[in-house]
Amino acid sequence: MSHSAADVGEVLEQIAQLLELKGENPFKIRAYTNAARALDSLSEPIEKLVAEERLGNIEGVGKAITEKVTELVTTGRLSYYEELKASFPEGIFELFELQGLGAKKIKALHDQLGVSSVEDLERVCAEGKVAELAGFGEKTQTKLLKAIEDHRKHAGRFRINVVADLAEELLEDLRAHEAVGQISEAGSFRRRKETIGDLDLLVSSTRPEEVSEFFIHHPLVEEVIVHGPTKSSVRLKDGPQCDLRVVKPEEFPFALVYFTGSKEHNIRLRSRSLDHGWSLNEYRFSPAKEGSEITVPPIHTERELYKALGLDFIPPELREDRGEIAAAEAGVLPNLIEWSNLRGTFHCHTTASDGKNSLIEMARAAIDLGLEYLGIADHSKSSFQAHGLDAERLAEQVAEIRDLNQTKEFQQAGFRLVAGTECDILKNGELDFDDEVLATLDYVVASVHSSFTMGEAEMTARIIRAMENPHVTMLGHLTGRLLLSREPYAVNIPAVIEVAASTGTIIEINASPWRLDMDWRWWPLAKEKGVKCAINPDAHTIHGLQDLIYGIGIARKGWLTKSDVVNCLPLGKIDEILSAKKKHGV
DNA sequence: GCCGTTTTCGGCCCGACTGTTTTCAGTCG
Repeated sequence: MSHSAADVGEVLEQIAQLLELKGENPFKIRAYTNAARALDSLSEPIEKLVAEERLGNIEGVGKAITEKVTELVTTGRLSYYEELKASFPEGIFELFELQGLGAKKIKALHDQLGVSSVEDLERVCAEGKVAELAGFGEKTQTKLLKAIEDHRKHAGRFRINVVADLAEELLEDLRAHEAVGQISEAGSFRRRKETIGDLDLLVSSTRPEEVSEFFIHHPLVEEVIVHGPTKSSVRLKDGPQCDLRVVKPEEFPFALVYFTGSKEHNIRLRSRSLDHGWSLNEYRFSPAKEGSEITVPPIHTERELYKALGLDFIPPELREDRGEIAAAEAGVLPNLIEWSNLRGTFHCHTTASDGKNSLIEMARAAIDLGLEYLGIADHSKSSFQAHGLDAERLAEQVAEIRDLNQTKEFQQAGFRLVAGTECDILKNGELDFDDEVLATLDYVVASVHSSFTMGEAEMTARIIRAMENPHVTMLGHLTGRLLLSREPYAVNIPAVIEVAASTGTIIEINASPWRLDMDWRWWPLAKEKGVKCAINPDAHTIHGLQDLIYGIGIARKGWLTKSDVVNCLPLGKIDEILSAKKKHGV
């Protein structure tokens, strides 16, 4: 039995919860939580780290956790974990997901009422037994029932497009309020994580009560969870929770850094601050030692705050504690790609397969977005569920594209459609079209759309075989994941990256908020190996082209610059990069 | 349990809000 780093992280996370239930030392508990996070963001396979005895090099992983992870990865089991788990029922873990319920209360409910699952809890709440426990009351009982209902309804996380739309409206309305000074999104949304737990907003004001009051009465607010003068939490209409913090104007840059996170990034900033003799919190710098003569620097912006700590400004997307602080100190942070660098894109669909708009409609939408070229990549024939094209229909589409490119409209706009296909990678790694057909196209996106359940070795070999075809320009949505909906299929990503580098195959960032695949955590490795990126919207409608913005966010999280991303090249340079594999061989 | 140019012991972030208390514990971020 093999364990991915995510599985191992999950086990460590559960150990932390079990230790909490046992009332263990909080710092020991945090050590397990920290280690779980560290393993979640590895850039190489955990088996490799274990085999090469390099786990101990990871910060937050020491002797004890190294031993436990090694046992888990090599034997598929961990006796320490199993013994801990034996003292509590399996359903206990789900209770931790309920809002307002933590280890202390779970333990009381378990010990005194025998609660061992969400269903048990629902029953004892309904029976009124919870309100009778010491430290509990009527309100807690009612809140728990509500938390159970919410848990079932929302399951916690949201795709970024949902949150982005809500954020835009809330920010606009808050900005218009006269008591609002500075305002920003914060949290994981500002860091452009692939999914968002809740939306954090930050405002500066000298009249916080007015702003908080305005916020909780906003039409998008469905329910108020907590409400104080400086901190309010609400549930928004489309599901996510939204937290608003109101701070004084002079506190704003500190609060913005603090609430943008990540938590790990902040901890590093604080310890760095202590090196200067300053204590850093969400409001200010202050002398670290009581009665110290040390003075703290005046700060008006985030940039000044980083500068005071001897760091270049770190863009929010990079604040994940993945080396950004060392890079900022050394002055070698990458100049991240921006929307304005984009000159075109690839991988869009039309009514020929499963898209909702025609070639010309898609082209005009791209022109309106200011793009110089748009790659069309409709599905190939094996994707019959998506009305995939056979060789004949593909040839017709290519002819239509070539004709459109000759029109006055396109010529005057300096715009070109680029003819391609999203060609299925068949089960054995062969492609859905013959090489003669592929040779008639400007480029080829190769993607897996079937047999998702094959083993990792077989899937990896399948994809690598496709990349070895000189006609395959780029790899579509590498893992096939649908965020919050379908797990990625098993594939050895470092091995794929290696072959992408050796064959000159471009890898896509699929910018659809359902995919955001290849994941941002792998891009620094890909970039180091020299692999180029294409940011593709996988648009099925003209509106879908705007998903490119989410792809930009992921590219930035992956430390990519405009020179790493092929669609930052101007129209005149496109044919060269798209035909490089064919020309120079694999 | 982790960590270290305050280094092998003794720290480890801490403030806001809620509910149940009557001065504070639990939860969250």
